[in-house]
Amino acid sequence: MNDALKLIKRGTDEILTESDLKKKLDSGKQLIIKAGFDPTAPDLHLGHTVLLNKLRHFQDLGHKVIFLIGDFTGQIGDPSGKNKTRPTLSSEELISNAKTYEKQVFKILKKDLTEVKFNSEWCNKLGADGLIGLASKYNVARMLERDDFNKRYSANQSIAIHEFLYPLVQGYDSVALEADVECGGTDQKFNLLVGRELQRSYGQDPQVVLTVPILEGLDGTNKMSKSLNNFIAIDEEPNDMFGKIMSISDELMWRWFELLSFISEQEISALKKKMEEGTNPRDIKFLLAEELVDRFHSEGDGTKCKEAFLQRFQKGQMPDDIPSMSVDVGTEGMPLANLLKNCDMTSSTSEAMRLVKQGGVKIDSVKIEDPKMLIMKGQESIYQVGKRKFLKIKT
RNA sequence: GGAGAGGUGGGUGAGUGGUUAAUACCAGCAGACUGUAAAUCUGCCGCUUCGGCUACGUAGGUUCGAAUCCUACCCUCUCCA
Repeated sequence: MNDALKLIKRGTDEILTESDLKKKLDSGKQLIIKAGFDPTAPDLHLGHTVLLNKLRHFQDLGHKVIFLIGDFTGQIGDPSGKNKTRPTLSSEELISNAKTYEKQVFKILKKDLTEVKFNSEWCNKLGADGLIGLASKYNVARMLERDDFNKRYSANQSIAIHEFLYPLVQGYDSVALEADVECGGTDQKFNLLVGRELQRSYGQDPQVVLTVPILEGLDGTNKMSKSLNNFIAIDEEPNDMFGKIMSISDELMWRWFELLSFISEQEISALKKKMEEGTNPRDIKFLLAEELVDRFHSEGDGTKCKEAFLQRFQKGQMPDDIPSMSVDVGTEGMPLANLLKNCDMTSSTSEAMRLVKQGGVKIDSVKIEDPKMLIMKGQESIYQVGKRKFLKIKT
């Protein structure tokens, strides 16, 4: 039993309360572990996997995980950590996003111990009556205790009334599911605790709240999120995933080792020591990148990516798998800047002009200085914009 | 319902009739340097057929000229009820 608790505690931020958890684990029954996901954008990213890994731990102990897709709550938009009211999503968007989620979670979770649910199932039935009843169980002062509401309120920023519903509905999910444990990021703490309170007032044994740390994104400071575009999606192409991991700072690398890698703490400290003794940090980062690529793709892909990565570097930064497309430039030819824009290599012609002037555009590895250079029909060359964008264009 | 404050480019936020695509910071992009890292430095950072065009909540108006003045409307916040 102590081993079980130990496994659960690894990498968690907080458990409220640990004694409740111990009691539940000791009871010997299969626990219902709840974790909610807001389907506001279709891809799961590495940040989510910190939580998924934890859910997997519960499964390894034989407990049942409910992967709850907040299609109902998604229409509200979680105000957590936001300083603005979120836009609401249409139900079609929500459903298509949710499907993508379902496909992705089983890279980590066990299928036979996972149940995917949508909270609209019971929330839609709630009706106005139920919602009012639910709302009566909490009060404004307690809502305003929540950090982000509080900040917005004190900063004279708007808080829409429906945003108060979010924590309530999320808490109600726990009631509907009779959850024993709810896991979430540390930013979810308030919402998770509301669930505890609500269960109590509905006469249920309150759930244990377990929070995991928030993973920092590629920039190393902000939390990994889709909206900040500092994320690595689970189903990202192996080479992209590898490259992105290699681009994180050395400092962040250790944080990622801690939260994402499955290697033991002892091994991590051994690696740290190695770096201090002069091993190139790049090579240590390779290990992390390989492990993660293997996990989300297939065994051995990581090594392939590493080889490709090294080779590309030696070959003067030219990848082997360059996408290609053909473009009709007409009989007169097309200026380079326009061509780049038409191929989506730059977002506007002006941007293309700028990039050329700054020496960021190459054709077949030759730096081009004239943005108006005419590209004639019947040519095929490799165009490079910046360090990473390559495209083979046939005219 | 009453009184007041405010809405500026991806974000924060200057600017109150005319050297102005609009100060500054952040983010982003390119180049240099490197380990295709980070940090740092340099440059860029609305669109364009390079003649211009479109922008400061929305729609009108005043003016030779408006983000700046006027009117209406929309939105946010504060206080009072």
